Amino acid sequence: MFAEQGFHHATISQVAKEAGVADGTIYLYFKNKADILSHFFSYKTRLVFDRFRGAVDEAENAEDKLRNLIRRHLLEFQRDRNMAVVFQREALLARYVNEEYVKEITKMYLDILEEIIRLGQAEGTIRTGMPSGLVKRYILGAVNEVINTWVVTGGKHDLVEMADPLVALYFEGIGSR
Amino acid sequence: MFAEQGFHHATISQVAKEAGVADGTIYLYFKNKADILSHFFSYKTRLVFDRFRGAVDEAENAEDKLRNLIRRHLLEFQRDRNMAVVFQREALLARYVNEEYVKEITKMYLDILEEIIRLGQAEGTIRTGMPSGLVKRYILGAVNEVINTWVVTGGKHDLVEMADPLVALYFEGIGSR
DNA sequence: TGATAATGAATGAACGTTCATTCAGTGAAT
DNA sequence: ATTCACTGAATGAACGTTCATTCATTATCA
Repeated sequence: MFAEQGFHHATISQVAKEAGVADGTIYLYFKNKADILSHFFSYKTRLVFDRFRGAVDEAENAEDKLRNLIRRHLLEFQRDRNMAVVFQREALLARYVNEEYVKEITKMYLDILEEIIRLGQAEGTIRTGMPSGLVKRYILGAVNEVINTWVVTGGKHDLVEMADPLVALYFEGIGSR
Repeated sequence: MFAEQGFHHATISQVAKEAGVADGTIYLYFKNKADILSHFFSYKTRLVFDRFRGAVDEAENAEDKLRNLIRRHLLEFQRDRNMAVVFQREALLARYVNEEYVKEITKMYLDILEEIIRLGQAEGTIRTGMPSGLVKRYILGAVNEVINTWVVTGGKHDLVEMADPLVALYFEGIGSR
């Protein structure tokens, strides 16, 4: 319901009906409306991040780790479009989920990226001397934008197949040289 | 008020008080609450896009055009943080502004990027054979992410100085080669 | 039968919107 | 110069709707 209508526009009655329970029953399990979104958010986050971690750990070198991460990221969001919508439009932006928690999540993602970049620099496959904070946003930003486009266009095209060309862009850039 | 409290949480009474008029007066100038946001949005969009256009036209080659665009983009958002907040959190995502209009805006931006990329390819400074839709998202995504971070952290650090390293990343990528 | 869970109608606060009323400013008439 | 009628922008109290939340009642279960 939150994905379809937006958090605010969705009503408890709709949520209850969808869940096949009465309105009041919701309040036996959740403190209030925002609490539903919070729980959904942290539940999904935990689940998905474990898979991100796993995907990264499966690869040996930085480029493969990054490719696995991006593939996983796109795959998980493609698999569960409602989650994608809630993550991209409601949870990470609107103020319905505790802002500190959102910052933590973002940091977790950026920390994985940091780790990959460090490895790549040790390997010699990733340049040194770049502003590392910016590099991480540069990577996360592009993935987010690709997912956003997919969400806005109604999830028509395939998301996962964007992963390889995206990683190629990260590494090669757009310059001819 | 929309930037500070979010569109939904801000009330007409607050807006009216801030404007120094009575609640009812608002309705002599705007159809309804969403209409205020819509007008703000399209007003600012027009203003800012003219400046983007100007910045791009000032440069001769693709790299300079892109750098000018990104600099302008960051500068305009840094100058008017409330606008930045409304653009990044309310207007482009929430359903308070006509979705078609938002798509148009995004397309306008992507079209400018397309033009720059084409020029760069003609010049030989930008590679050919990349998926052009993805390249555009890749660029826009990183800028958005940088702005988002700036918004979330309360607008502490300088935004504009991110432009040059960002453009360098676009062109060079992170790979060492 | 006692305990626990579920129900859904009732409640009331919040807030966008309306509209009868006010009143400063303008110009015509005396 | 003074009065008077008119205008239309501004006002803000009142209205009506929406909806999250509560709780007395009912059902289920061990």
